[in-house]
Amino acid sequence: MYFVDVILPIPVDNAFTYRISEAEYSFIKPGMRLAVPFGKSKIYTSMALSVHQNEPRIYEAKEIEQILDETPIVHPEQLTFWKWMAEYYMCTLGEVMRAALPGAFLLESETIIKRIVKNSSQPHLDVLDEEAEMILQAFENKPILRVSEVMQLLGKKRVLPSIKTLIDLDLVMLDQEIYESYKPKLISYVRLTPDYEVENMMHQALDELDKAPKQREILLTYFSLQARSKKAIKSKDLQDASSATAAQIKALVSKGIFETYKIQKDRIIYSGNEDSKIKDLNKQQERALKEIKESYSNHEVCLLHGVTASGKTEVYVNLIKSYLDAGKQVLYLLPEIALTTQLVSRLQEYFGNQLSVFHSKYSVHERVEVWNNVLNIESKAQLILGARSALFLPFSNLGLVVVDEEHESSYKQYDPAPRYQARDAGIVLASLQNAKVLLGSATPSLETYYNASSGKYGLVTMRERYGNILMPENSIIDIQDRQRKKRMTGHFSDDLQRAITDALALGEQVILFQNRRGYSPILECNTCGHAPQCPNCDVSLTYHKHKEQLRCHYCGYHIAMLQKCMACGSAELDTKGFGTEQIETELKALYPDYAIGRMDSDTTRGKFGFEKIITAFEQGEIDILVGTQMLTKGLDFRNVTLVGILNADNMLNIPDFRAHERSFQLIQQVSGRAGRTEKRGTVLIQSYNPHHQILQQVSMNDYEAMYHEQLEERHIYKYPPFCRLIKITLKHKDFQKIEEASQWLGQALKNIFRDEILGPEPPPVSRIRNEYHRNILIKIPRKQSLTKTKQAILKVRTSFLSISQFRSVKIVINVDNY
DNA sequence: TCTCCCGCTAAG
DNA sequence: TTAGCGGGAGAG
Repeated sequence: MYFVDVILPIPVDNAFTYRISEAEYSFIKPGMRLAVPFGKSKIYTSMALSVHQNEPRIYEAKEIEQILDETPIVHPEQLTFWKWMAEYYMCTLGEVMRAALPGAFLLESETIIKRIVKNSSQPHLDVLDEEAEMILQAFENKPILRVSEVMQLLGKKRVLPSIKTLIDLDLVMLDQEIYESYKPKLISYVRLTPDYEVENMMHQALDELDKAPKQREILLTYFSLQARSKKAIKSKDLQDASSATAAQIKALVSKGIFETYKIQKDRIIYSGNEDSKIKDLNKQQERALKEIKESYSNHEVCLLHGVTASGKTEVYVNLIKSYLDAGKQVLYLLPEIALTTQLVSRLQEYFGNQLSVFHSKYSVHERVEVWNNVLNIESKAQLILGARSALFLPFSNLGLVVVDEEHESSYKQYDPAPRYQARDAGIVLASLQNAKVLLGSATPSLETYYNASSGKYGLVTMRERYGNILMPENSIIDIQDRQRKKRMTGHFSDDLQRAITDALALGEQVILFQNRRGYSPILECNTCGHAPQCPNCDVSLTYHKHKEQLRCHYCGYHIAMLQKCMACGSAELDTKGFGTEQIETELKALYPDYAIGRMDSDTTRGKFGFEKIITAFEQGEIDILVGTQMLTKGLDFRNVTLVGILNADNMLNIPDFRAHERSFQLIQQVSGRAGRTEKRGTVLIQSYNPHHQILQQVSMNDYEAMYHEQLEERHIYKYPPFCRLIKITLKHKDFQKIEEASQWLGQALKNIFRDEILGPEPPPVSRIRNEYHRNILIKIPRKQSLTKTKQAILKVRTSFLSISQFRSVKIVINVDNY
């Protein structure tokens, strides 16, 4: 008796055991996918963990359906990494598997219904109910039906009883349909057979075809296509170009003139001038590179702290090159790849065909190809550029992990599980494969800088901008003062207006930053003060001008813009708060002769929306660009000399222990967009609170001061890096129940961890999609065992879930939730 | 009394 | 995650 333990891509903790034959026992290796039956009628893709001969005691193992791979699609290294992630981030292996494998690897099965046609028996239509009859009638047009189609047909969810009656009457049968959504795309190409490749044979061939003018024409078309480019010629192209039929080409193949062959179509292969010379490093970069390499003799991780525009990328490139030359794989992580087309093309110039980009916006097809190339250590996927999910690629020979813009919060996945921090997980991945890590940022996160200054990581600093360009000049404008003196026009102080006018007059470009997060335009009645709320969530609806709608950002609920107040009927409605849209409108009035662009999640929605705006700005079609934090993403604009921050206060006031750190990073990154050429850039920061220590530190470009002050606060209030955090969120649609449940859980945790528990308390938005939320925060001091803490939490969760009235409460555990 | 809907449970 | 079951609520 032989068995295999598998992971299923579902949030269930344990592995599942299936029965296999002896032959399968010797064939199946960990990391292969198996299709297995699960539940009454479903087939799932599972991942083999191990084979063994221990028969399960308490149940009878089912047999597997099918082995899906010839060879494993992940190495044992990946399985180790998955296990680490499931344990560390407190989720199931199945959830990690779901996140790790490209969708195309997870096949789906669907129950299909087939009509049985028997000559003898006429269906007794009279015994059928109306619904069963409707199903039968649907077979008039279609040979098979899917369960989902039947649901649509009958307009309800519960359709299986009706289907069952039909099965019992032997009128239909059920079957499973398994899709494998990925099939390697094989493209057929044509070429001359070797016999005809020779010059004089060509004439002979043409002579031979004297009596077949169409075939002769095809051959001539082939030559002309060949003359045009050296590339292989697709059968399809030849067919189209000579307006021939597939049969006519086939005739040429049977005559032995052509032969067809197939190439597995690969993702777009980079076709530029390869191996652009890597730029020579300046002194500072040389020194940084040398120091990084030195730090690797006694550190696994090194932080490269280089001010904006100091030329960090060239340092990465040189370091990467040394690992590629040594035959190692390199992973280059980026916060959001869509926002970094500039960087992608730069790296492509340097590394050409060694570079592959892995990104969720790519088709399933392309992702599987990159996956396979990494799996087989192909040279064309030696350097992988990708967002956080690229961590899961089947590396086996990793030499270096680069985490660019290390401080970016989008490295953390919030939903769904696994809620992992890609930077931290990258460090673990690297250590599992004996690889080195380079973290890069102009504004490192506090934890990283702490680790670097305490000697856990290496630390290399670049203080000068490339080409000795000066850091921009920062000044803070007190808008409260300007308001008092009536020197504000809308949201613009006279200083900012003057600076914009001057820059525009010189033909320079301007970037204006408005952080709209947590501060959206809200509609309010001037008479009674009522603001329309979302019926499903605990938030006010926000006003979207371009659609004339009121929308909820949490659940997507929207209504048409109101003409009258819902509460008192007054027509005097006003919008409070301001977003990029409003700034844009004001700008148009102030600078009617200039082109104004806006970049936020509304205007960059389409596939190339982002690129379109960037390109327009780069080419000078836009004079003033207004945007949200998207603007901070390492973009390099030559002609920008002025950056304006319209209101620095709203980000400082977000209730989060990282608000100050984040604000510093954000402002510093946006101001880094100013003055990247010889002319010194200017940054104007408008604030009601100009003496705020963060603004002072930003204006002095003093990261160290910010670091020390923030670190002190973290120490006092016990936040990372001095302790770890685990956040538990409870969700339920019954208010009473969530109160009781969260109190119970909070108390149970307090009994173990004492005053290291914060909460339970409702989050700022305490109801989303009709579910109430409660948060409990657990602070774990550095010297407390993390493993034991997690075990204790899991134990409390188990006893919580054993209370029947709480069982319906959803619990989300988020480790390192910041 | 029948039907629908909801929540719970177990899945190998 | 999801099918299937049992129980409770509303319709006839």
